[in-house]
Amino acid sequence: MELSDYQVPVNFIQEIIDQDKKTNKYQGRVHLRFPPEPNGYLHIGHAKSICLNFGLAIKNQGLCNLRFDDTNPSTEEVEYINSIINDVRWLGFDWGDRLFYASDYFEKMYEYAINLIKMEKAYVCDLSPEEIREYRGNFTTPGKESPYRNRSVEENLDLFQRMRAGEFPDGSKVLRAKIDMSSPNLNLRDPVLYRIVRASHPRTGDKWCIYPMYDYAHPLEDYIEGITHSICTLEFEDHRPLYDWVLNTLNLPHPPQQIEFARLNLTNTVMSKRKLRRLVEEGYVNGWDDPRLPTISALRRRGYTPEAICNFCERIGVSKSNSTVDIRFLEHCVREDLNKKAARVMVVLDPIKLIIDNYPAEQIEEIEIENNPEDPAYGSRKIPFSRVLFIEKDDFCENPPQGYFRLSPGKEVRLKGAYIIKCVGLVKDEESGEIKEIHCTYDPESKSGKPGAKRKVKGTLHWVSAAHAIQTEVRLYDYLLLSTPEEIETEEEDKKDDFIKKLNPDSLKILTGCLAEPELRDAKKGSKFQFMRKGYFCVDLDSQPDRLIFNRIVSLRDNWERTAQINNM
RNA sequence: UGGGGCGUAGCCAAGCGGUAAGGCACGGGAAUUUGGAUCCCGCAUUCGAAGGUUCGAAUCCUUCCGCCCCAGCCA
Repeated sequence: MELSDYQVPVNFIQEIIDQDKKTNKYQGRVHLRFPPEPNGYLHIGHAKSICLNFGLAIKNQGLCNLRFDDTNPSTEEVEYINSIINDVRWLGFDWGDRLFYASDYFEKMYEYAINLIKMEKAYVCDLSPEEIREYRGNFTTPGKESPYRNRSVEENLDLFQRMRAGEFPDGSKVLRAKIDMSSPNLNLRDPVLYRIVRASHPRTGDKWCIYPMYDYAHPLEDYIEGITHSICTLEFEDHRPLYDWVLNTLNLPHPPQQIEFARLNLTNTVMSKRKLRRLVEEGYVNGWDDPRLPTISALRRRGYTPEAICNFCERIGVSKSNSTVDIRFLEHCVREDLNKKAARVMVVLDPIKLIIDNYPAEQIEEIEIENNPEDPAYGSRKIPFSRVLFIEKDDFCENPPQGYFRLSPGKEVRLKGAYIIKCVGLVKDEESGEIKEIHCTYDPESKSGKPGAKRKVKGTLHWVSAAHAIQTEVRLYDYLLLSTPEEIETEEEDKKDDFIKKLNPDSLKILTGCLAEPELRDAKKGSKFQFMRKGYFCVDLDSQPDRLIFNRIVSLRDNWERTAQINNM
């Protein structure tokens, strides 16, 4: 993945880095980190952060660590650690030997906490969670100091050591920073630094029963790793004074700086861990890699390329204003990438039989077709052509509307790579009136490549030979939501997750009677194609040699469908 | 309500006192054996609003308005 090939747009974070280089703030070092908590699957919002951090490192000849922020064992699991490592690597990034865990630093963090106690900057507090909340006050009322705030250094040291030793039950005591109970910033009203939690940690097992809080742990993790710029999302802006407090109070040299940017929102989908989990757990989708989801694993399964995702993340920009990016821009980025890379093939999704009356019944021709008009290096392949074919049902219309230039009675179209045909008759079901067969004649002189092919016909159709086509299943995906979840949330009623009401009932359509050209018989899982005139498709994980299954990654842009819709045809 | 942020086109987003980049979307056209891709052309007299400073303001100042975040022993 040549990220350095991209013209990375300069954003405000790069400007800060430039400034710091100029003033030699970190001796010219640029060191970032992507710090996921292993409590869920990564989604495209994380991809934005990953591309930002690793991208900035590449652009500035710096480094970027992968660090798991595993400070809360009650929600974190190894399964997530593995999936995250896999996803970041798949996106194309490399952290060298710098895969770290916050839990690696628990001992050091504990020692720093001891220092804070000795400096009279931290104390053990016996207040219950409810009491702490009451003492904290609120936006309008300043907080009250805890009665335990002025315990002696010795007592605090003793108590904290015994907290670690497991002498007290969960929730009975916490270590708190001694800052300012009347601060207008609630984060500074003696925030909790350590809590007692008896939960088995994915990495440290039962070694610890006290765990550091994010606000205390994160600046130390960054400091210990020599991070220079600690990038996080907007909601942590209020926490920055605390981030700085920890580092300054402990008097640590060259403290890293926290910089906040706006997280990614996308239309027509959900991005919050809570909502994603609900979709998965309540069966609205089939697992974390259901191709309708915006998780990295789902995008991968659906057929999105890492290049398309990274390019998208670069191009949406980085700023501090809350924004919701139109999902059609993401689609644009995959189409752009796949247009260059995907071999063209012909697959009829919704077949109707077409018989060429004047074509010899036993004859089979090998038609040669280019694999990718964008790139001759893709070469060509041969496709069998015969008297009985299948074409797309909506490529025929008995009473065509204005502007329709596919097949209709008496009209001519070209069969891609083969001949020009003319519709001369129909066979209908006597009962239903449904069209069963389309009858045509072909012009033998019009074969592609021959002089007679120069004739202009408006439409070109894709097709398969009935005797040679292979049966496939195709899964068509559409937007998960019919709009963005925020739109309902402002309609107040939400808060209890009414985004479910916005779920698109047609987000998945399974087509089982699709017919593919024989070339696709050996297509491997994960390989991607352009089904001509239809879209980009990817062989699904569920696919078997005797039961080919394709996912639609994204449709092709379709001007006709748009005009047809506008004219209500 | 106190604090912290953010307001540039339908959606992102440049712009950093010298007269509104770019992309997506949208509209029109050329070409086309994919109604794809490609190529042209169009798309903010105005930057949340109002005042002020200045020869000159999206950029500086003042006031106002709107939206987002914070009252976890989550991150």
